[in-house]
Amino acid sequence: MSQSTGGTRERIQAVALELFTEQGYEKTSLREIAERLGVTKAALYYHFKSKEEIVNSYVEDRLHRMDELIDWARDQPATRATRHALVSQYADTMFAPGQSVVMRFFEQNQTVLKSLVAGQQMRERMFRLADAICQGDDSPRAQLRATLVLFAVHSSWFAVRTPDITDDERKKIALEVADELLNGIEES
Amino acid sequence: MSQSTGGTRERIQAVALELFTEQGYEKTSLREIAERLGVTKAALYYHFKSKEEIVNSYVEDRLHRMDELIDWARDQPATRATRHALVSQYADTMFAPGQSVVMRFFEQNQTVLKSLVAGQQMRERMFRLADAICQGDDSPRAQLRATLVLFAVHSSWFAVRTPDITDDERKKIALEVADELLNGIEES
DNA sequence: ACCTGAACACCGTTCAAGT
DNA sequence: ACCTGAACACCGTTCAAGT
Repeated sequence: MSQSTGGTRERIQAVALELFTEQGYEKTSLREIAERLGVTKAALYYHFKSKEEIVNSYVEDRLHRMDELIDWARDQPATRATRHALVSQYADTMFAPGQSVVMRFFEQNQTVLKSLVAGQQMRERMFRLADAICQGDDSPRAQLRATLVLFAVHSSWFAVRTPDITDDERKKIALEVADELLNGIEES
Repeated sequence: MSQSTGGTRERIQAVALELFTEQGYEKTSLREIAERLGVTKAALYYHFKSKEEIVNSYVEDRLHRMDELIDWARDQPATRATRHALVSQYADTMFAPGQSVVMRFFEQNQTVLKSLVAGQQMRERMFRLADAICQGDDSPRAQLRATLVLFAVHSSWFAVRTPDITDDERKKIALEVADELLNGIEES
């Protein structure tokens, strides 16, 4: 039983992601995940060291894409154009096909993530990205604006409640509002 | 033992708020709370129907203050001045003395709150407030902007990392950035 | 290599019982 | 009215054991 080409690890990731997003991380028990897979709770521990490790497995490639962005930004001049490119790139990785599922998981589980290692790493990257965005203007105003730029990309997923809107349209709107915020940051 | 003028209920609220903020709602056990109070786990159930009910007790007056704001806004013209007053009032209740502890609890526990009744109510009020803010301009762009206005007030607590900044300064910066966003919303 | 069965300490909740 | 003691089903995790 339970078709699909082996890959129990991958099947655990998929089922867990779905349940974590639907019901939240804490409210989803390993028993539930195991039952859906027709497997024992203990079996999960062969593939993952802990419940938290399942979450970490989603975050890894996301983290290193953010690292790449941060590194790239460091070598660029602190201009409007750089900031625009940075945010645009960030939105691209956030709205990449296949990533939208993970996106909704993050939106649903921000707080739990704070206590998990993966969440702290994501949080740290967000601060560094924000710092990269307001490079050359370290006023509190610029810090807040830079943070809201990232939020604009994130929150377009739920804040825009227009029915039948496509992901591309969400992204476009997010970038427009983000750009306005960027214009308030001084060039150095 | 355990001084203070009786009021076990109030002492539970205080200790729980502290622990929930420090360690998060899910990671704080009722045993921990009970031990700090020199009381039994079961005793908590005399004062609160459940763990969730403790959280609800923080949210109640906050909810009705938001309701008042929403009701007030409904009867006002959809002008820049109304929107400014609305956000300014909202920031006042958010930064009210004594509320900053509750504020940090919310910041720390957004996600858990989503699955709790109290959280869903707060979420619903936030959407309604956002709708009130972009009254007269129901474009997706305006919706996103209005949501970010509320986030500006909330996130000034952690996004601004300037050392030794006062709560009043945070509030001032939040309102400045919020006002810029408001200016992008059309008057009807 | 991959999984099971059974046990571990802990969790939120209930309830009869005590004062 | 206010609290205790003991039990309940459930949780994440471990580990010896099976194939």
